[in-house]
Amino acid sequence: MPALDRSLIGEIPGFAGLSEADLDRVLSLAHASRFEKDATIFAQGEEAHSFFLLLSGHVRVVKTTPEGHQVIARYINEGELFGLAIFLGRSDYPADAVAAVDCVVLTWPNSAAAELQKTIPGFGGAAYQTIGARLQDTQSRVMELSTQQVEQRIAHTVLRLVRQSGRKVADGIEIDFPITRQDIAEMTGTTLHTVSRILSAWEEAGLVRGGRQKVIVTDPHGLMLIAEHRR
Amino acid sequence: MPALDRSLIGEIPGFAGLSEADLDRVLSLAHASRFEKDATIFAQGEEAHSFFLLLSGHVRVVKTTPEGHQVIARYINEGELFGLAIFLGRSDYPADAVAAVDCVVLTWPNSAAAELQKTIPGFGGAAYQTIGARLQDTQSRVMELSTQQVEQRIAHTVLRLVRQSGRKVADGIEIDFPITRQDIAEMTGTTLHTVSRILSAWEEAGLVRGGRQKVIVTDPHGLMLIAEHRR
DNA sequence: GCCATTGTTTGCGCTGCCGCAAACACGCGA
DNA sequence: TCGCGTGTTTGCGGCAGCGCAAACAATGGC
Repeated sequence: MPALDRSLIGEIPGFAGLSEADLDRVLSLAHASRFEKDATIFAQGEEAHSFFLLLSGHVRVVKTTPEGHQVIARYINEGELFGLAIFLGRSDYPADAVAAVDCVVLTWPNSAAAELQKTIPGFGGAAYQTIGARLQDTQSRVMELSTQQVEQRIAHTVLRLVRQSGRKVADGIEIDFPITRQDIAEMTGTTLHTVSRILSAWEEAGLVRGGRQKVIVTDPHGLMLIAEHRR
Repeated sequence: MPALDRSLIGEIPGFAGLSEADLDRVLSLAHASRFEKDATIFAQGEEAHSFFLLLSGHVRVVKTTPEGHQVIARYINEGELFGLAIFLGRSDYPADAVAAVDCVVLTWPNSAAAELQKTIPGFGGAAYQTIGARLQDTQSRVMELSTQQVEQRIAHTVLRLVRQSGRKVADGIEIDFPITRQDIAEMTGTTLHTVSRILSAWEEAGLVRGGRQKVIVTDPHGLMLIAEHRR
């Protein structure tokens, strides 16, 4: 395998502080791979042998209940760590990770985790920082689900996606990976039908433009008013 | 201040592996204090100067939305760390922590965190283990809120409370701290009224016995059937 | 022992959202 | 270019759970 280039991770928060020697060391234990759209990177319940860093693309993390309901735990953006089961003290992955578009992923075997944490001070920190941020995200989501109506939750979710993964287009900001109404429903605890109805209403009101697996926000401020329930 | 005894924390998971010298070192940086029922240990938004270990009692962690809705994030049991804002890289507490009963709490200033992590290998691990466990809990809660009906969510919540903080009594298992219908509502994303109605129905069916700020589960198995929606 | 406070129960009407069903549109592969 | 699969829209009816309101019960302070 050819050596991986430092530029792959040199600018990623959490790795940015490392020396060149440390970067090389981190990379020497990893290997890079491609996953095409809809490929499964790891599956819920599978033995957690590795952890990952998303170099490019977008990954959907999905949990399935015993009854077969799917819930999207989050989308992973470029530069984020994921599949951190080992750092949670788990031996299996608690969710599926599926490539939302073609992806490039850096993979470390769990055995590298112990070593990297020991020899490179900032490394474990990066992982735990990620987990901490996710705990806070997840807690916000509990609060939304507990106190807000469906329309507000969808507004918050769309705004968050646009903020984290938005791409400027002619008449607004587009979520830069394909996302279905069903996906949005699984992020907000509602149904495909309700999402569709609400997006249609927003389109009517000139807040967004829809499309097949596509959402373009044309009036972010208007959406914020809905998110805060001040329409 | 008198030296704290090793027996305070010697048997707590996360500290159990430490040597006597390490235990003494951990304790030398801490101080113990009492909080009486309903006292605030720290408040949402307040600067996070310390982190905590609950030695005895029960603590309610409550988040308040900008609109004033309260959501109970969790109850802390004896032996658990809490107020770990520093480990999440936060400078303020994201929630209120309120003594649900009279409590004894061990407190470390944040400055101790950096030092303890450096000098005592297992210490940081205990904190991150706690955060990881909470991330998983919180994610389960998102799934419950997203896919289950109110009655199932209440059943799961009551069963969890009984499992984590249950005390055997004559005719069942009682949650061993005072908890109101309102509290249960704030844990399950519903209203006081709906909780009351459902508990009344369960009492009618012989599954639980209620009381002021009290819940006794008399038929855990029956409750499990409801939690799984197989009544 | 009385009263004020805090918590609980219950009835009633309403509505936000779901569930089902059917038609429709886009885009890919052959 | 056509056809099929996958995603989207929309109508309609139903109901779980909320909001409001009012009465009731337990507890603790004085």
